[in-house]
Amino acid sequence: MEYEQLKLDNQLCFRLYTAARLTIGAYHPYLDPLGITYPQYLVLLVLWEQDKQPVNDIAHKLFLETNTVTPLLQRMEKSGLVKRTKGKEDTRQRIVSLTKKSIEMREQAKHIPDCLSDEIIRITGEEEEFVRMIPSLDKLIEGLKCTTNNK
Amino acid sequence: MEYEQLKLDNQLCFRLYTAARLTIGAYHPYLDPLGITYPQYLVLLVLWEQDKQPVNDIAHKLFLETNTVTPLLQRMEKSGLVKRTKGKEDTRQRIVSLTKKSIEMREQAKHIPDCLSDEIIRITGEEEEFVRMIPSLDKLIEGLKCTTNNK
DNA sequence: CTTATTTATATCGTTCACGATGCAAAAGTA
DNA sequence: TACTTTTGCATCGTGAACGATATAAATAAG
Repeated sequence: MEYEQLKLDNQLCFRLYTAARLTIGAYHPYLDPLGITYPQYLVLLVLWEQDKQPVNDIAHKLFLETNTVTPLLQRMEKSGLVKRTKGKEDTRQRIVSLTKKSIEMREQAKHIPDCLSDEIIRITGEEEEFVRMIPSLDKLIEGLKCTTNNK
Repeated sequence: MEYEQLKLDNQLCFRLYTAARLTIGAYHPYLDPLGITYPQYLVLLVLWEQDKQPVNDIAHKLFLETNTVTPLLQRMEKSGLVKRTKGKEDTRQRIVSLTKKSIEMREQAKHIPDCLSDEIIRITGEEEEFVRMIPSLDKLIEGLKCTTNNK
């Protein structure tokens, strides 16, 4: 049993990675009709909460690097989901704002979280269990966020 | 509060997605010296458990599509981590096997799971909490696995 | 007021992840 | 046996993620 820990079954990270991918997959039936991807949906969630934010703020809220978010926003601009304007006080900043299209999309997206909850209940028979994971995941994220930054 | 559910704070999937990315990031200090990526590490975990498997078996165990795994294996072959030989009974199959390099690497990788456990404990102060998430994640994965396939 | 440093984005290269499609071998069917 | 379907893998195109690097503007230091 020298290599017992190396078994796939014992890996937390593998499960997080797989659960995340498969859960994102479960969003497809709802996001495809809107013509957006899951990361684009996340950007919209951020902007729907507060419009007109610089790239950095969006990246921070999503725990992503700006070099991931910038091309993401460029694609979203190309498909008419956001506008990117130069900042007025700080001209280095790019202020990202919603468009008519993405403002209207909010109405269609409103029901998605509930659909996903129902989906999880339908599939696993329960939801409480996963809601209870949230504080633990937040703790993990909070801890790891700093480590990566300190590198 | 019409759009309350659309708040980022209320999304389980976003947390899974973030936790997975950040946890994979925590593997970097251990995988970089070995010259492998996290998905490549997962492939090695599978092969270390059982050598000489067809592409499909590896893909299934990792819940990945073969069109993700094939290029992954091609890169691993290029860097000398695996061999890919034609199957004998079924010539459509590609049997993936370990090389001297990847067999030796197992010894260096042996301690990685414990290092990661220690890391999580160091950062969050606890581990029990995350070990307890494993059955829930498995339940979620098991449920979603079928949905994606039925599509 | 220069010069140095930091900050906000952007660009580039590599590696996934996956839908769509292609292709040849295997299996099933007429 | 000839034909159809399925299966195993590969290829292609697109969209992330992210390390490394670049660039210009803002800020700090001298």
